[in-house]
Amino acid sequence: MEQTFSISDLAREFRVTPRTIRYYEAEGLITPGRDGQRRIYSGRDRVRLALVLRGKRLGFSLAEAKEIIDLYSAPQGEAFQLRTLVEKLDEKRALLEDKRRDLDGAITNMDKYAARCRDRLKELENRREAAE
Amino acid sequence: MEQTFSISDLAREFRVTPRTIRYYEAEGLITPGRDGQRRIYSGRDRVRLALVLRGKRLGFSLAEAKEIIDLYSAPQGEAFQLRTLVEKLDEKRALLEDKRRDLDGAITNMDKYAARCRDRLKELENRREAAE
DNA sequence: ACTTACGTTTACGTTAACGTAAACTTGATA
DNA sequence: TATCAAGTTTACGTTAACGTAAACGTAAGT
Repeated sequence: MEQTFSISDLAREFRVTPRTIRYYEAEGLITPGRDGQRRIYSGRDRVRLALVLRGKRLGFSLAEAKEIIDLYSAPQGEAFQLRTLVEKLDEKRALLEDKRRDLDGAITNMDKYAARCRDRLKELENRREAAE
Repeated sequence: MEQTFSISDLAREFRVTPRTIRYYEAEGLITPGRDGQRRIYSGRDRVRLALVLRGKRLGFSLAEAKEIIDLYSAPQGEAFQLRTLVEKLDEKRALLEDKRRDLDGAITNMDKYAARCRDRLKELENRREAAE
């Protein structure tokens, strides 16, 4: 049997509230099973939740995150389905590349600036030594 | 003289509305000059706007973006100021690293999945050939 | 039998980040 | 001089993504 999780298990692990997880379900991002009226989360559900939260950290809306994540559970029966799936994957992949360009730019920017600051700081400290 | 821009110049260039730019000003992210009551944006203002928008694309809130961007115009007069500036830069840099880890994970994930899809598609196409 | 912990649904409240409309100013142009 | 086009302020509206509170169910321990 595969491992299952309660809503507070996942809430604890991912540091979100149960409300958040239920909200994601209402938005169609996760679809846990039920034991009576209680939600039961499978390993797959847990992975999807992790993907949603990573998407959010990267600046995607829930709707965008859903579009991407749903590709991972798209049907792959016929060749036609597979072809359109691969197309959509390329499209989303391009979005991620754009983000990587942005991110690398931001990091490079900051590194150069920080380097200049450190240089300037060293110079100031050298002057202080020289003044002793 | 340095080049200046009107609000609609920047709105066009960055594909946002003037409302958005004014909102960023109200939130303290940009502080353009004035000619009478009209706003006049300098090259520096333009750069700040670009930084804000990049921050947003990377999933930062306006408040977070401001915290980062303000470091680039922090005072660097005394050694103490420079030391705390370098500290804060390191801190923000770590945030960007975290995001890069997330992003690289997402891309790697997707690439592996896309590769499997392409393999499966080729196999289907080979079978079709064999059936001719 | 009672409390405690954990879960549920329903529904209204909140915040960030703008959108939108109204009423006004101002410089350029026909 | 009238009428644009582009700008302004003020203020209310909207949407996503939850927070929060109420009222309730249920299984486990005491």
